[in-house]
Parts: sequence; structure tokens; C-alpha cells
Amino acid sequence: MKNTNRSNGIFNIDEFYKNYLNGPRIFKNRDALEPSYVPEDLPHRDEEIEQIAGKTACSLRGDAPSNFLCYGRTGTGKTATIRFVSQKLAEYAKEEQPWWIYINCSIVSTPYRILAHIYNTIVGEEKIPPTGLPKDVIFKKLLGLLDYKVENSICFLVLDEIDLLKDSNEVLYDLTRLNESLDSCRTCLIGISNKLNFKENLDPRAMSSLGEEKIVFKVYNANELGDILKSRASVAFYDEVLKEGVISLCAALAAKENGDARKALQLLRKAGEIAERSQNKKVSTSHVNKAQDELEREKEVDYIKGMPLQAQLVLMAVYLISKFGKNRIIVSGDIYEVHAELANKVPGTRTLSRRRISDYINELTLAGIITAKKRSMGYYGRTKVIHLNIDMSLLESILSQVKKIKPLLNYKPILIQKNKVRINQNVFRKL
DNA sequence: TATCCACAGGAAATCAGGGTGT
DNA sequence: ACACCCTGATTTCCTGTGGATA
Repeated sequence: MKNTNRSNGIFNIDEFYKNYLNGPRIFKNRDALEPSYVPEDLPHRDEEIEQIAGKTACSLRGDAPSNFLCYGRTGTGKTATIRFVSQKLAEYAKEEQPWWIYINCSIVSTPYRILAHIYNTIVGEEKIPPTGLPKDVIFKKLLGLLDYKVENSICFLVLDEIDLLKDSNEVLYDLTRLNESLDSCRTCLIGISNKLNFKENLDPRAMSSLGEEKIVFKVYNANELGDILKSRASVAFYDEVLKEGVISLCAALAAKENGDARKALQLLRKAGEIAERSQNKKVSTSHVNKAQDELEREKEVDYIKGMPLQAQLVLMAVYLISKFGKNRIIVSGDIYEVHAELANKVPGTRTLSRRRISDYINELTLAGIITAKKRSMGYYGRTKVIHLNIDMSLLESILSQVKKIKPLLNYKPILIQKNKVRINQNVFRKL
């Protein structure tokens, strides 16, 4: 980084902004690299587009398409493809434009809220409060609204990340019942799922409501990712800004992560931002490598900072045991005890049951912050052996950013002070 | 070989907090 | 004020279990 903004080592914000404005311009349209951007064309999604277009075409003649499900890993273009087709469809729909209602089930995840969300979207304002009313009242209201407002037309309900629904059986049941009870309006349900086995633990009625048909999105390979990046880059960046190899590096890195196009775009955007920040005229592969590191770090930082306080406390317990425990092997029982100690010290938290702690451990494992292996010690019972999966100093700096927890960073748990061992550590070491 | 530990993790119940209409 | 609603977090209750030990 050039230090023209600093004189005597002091950051000068005026200089910084002046330099920034006079500096090289890199982005022409940054939005083109955002996940929400719907591009003019979608490279390598022809098959998927064809299938979806085929399924939805009948809406142009006023018939309701049958419900279907889209499967595919994150970053395989499921949402983008649906949006793309919906835009095309709108171009060809003559009189009655179909309604498209997108529901992100990671945010709107309960039966009540789904119905309320649909209602509010159609009305265009928050008519239905986030809670308070009985669900069937909303159901009836929605029924009336759909027949009145979407009369003789079709309403596409896109349930994105449908696997994250809290009560998917009930939601799907409600939505099919909705469709059956309507007079003049028809609905079409489109589910989008990251999990291939999503339908497996659904009850049969709900399962059939999504139809037998499914569209599977293939993962992108590095070449395909490269094409996607090229087409986006031409919109997002000024000409000649990207140095040789930048795109192929982004593509290669993302290909390693299950061909995640979102990741590839993030990398490219971040690399551009890093170049811009350091006032380089061009984006180089070293910017991409830095971007990779930064994204990795940001991901963990954001995740941990966004966790509920109790979860942070559980993580703190793991941290403290590994910090003071001198190679002590961390087991779930220890975490429970240390968490209880900590919870008593932090205002506004209570101790939790073992059951709850066990859930938090699972969540941390799922997020990749820790690894947990089930292990039997025979006569000494069964437990989970836990390892931190994140750099200690990074974890320390993240935890120190959480105000309520910060004072505990150097707390030596009583468990460790007394060197209380319920299970002979040698049992573990034997393997 | 039967025993028994220290948990895992499913299902259902409970609680508190934010809301409604009457 | 009252009865009732929805949600998210948590507790309670429970059954299951790998394998060293007696």
C-alpha cells in the first residue's frame, strides 16, 4: 500500500479521499458482481433454462404450471436462473403479467410468516404484523386477496432455501391447500434447495405437493466459472483493468470449493476492491490471493460476531480450555462445565442444560469453527472430542470484539485450576 | 460376557417476549 | 384488561450406544 495518505505516520482522511478520487478507476459497475444481479445471459445454464422455460411456458396461455423443485449446491445459479426465466417470461406475457413472489426461507421460515409475507408483498406494504394474529385468519385474508388481486392470473411462489423452513410439512400443506381453495387465481410453487435429500424427510402429502419433477443444477467446472467471470467482468470493470491470469485464478479457487460461482464473483470483487484501496491501476493475481485470505477471515469473523451470546460463550469455553489446558483433550462435558462457570459471570446469561450445549457444539461444528468426533472410552463412557479449527490469535481478536465476553479472555476456568479430570486423559492418547 | 459410564440426540413441553382484537 | 396468537430458545424426558472393565 502506498503511504501517500500518511504524513509523520498519521492518517490524513482528506488526503485519502483526494487520492481516492484522483486515483485509478477500476469498477465500472460493481453491482454486476453481486449475487442479486441478474445478467443478460447465463453461461452454461442452457439445459436448466430450457427445462424451467418448458415447465413454465404454459403460464403464457393462462394455465398454471405444475410445481417443481430445483436442486443444486450453493452457487450453481439456481436463483439467478429462476429470476432470469421470470424476466423472459414477463417479456412474452401479453395481458396478464404473472406475479412472482420470492421467499427466502432462511429469513421467512415459519408457516405464519410465509403467508404474511405473500400477503404483504402483493399489497405492497406491511399490512400483516409479524406476529399476533391466528394463522387461519391470515390464510383466509390471503385467499381473498389472491382471488381479487391476482384474478385470472398466475402467482409463482418461489421458496428459496426451502430446506431451511422450520416446519416445511405445514407450510407446504398450507400452500397446496391455498391453491385448491382459490377460484380465479392459480399458484405455482417452485422450491429451491441446496440439499439433495430435502424431500426425504417430508411427509408424503407435502412431498407430493412439490410434484415429482425436479431440476438438478450441475456444479460449474473451472472453465465454466471462467466464462461466467469473463461475462460479468466486462460489465463490472473498465477495459484492460484485469491483468492476465486474474480470472482463471478466481475460477480455479472457486472450482475447488465445489464450483461455487458466488464465491468466484466474491473473489473477483474483493480483489478489485483491494486493488482500488491500494490505488493500483490494475488488478493482479496477488490481489486475488489477498482477497482469498480476507474473505476467509471475514467469513469467520462475521459468523462468530453474529452468533447469539450463549453460542459465543460456548466458543469461549473451548477457547479457554485450549488456552490454559496445556494439551488437555477437550470433551463436551468440560465445555458444559466451563460454560456454566462463564455464564454465571456474564450479566444476562444463565447456565444452560447439557442438551442445549450439545446443540451449540453441533452448530459450531457445522460452521466449521470446531471439529467434533464421537469417541467411546469404554468404561469411561462416550463423549465428543473437540478441536478448534481456527487460529487461536484470530479467535482471540474476534472474541475480544464482543463486549460482554471480553473481560473473560484471561479467565482460567476452575476446572483447569483444579486440573479436574473425570476421564483419564491417557485413555484418549491410547487412541 | 455382562456391566455401566458419559454422553448423543429425538420429541414434546414449557417459558418469555412481542403481538392481536374486543 | 383479557383471552388468545406466534416464535425462538430452552428444558424435560427419554432411548440408544461403543467398548474398557470387572
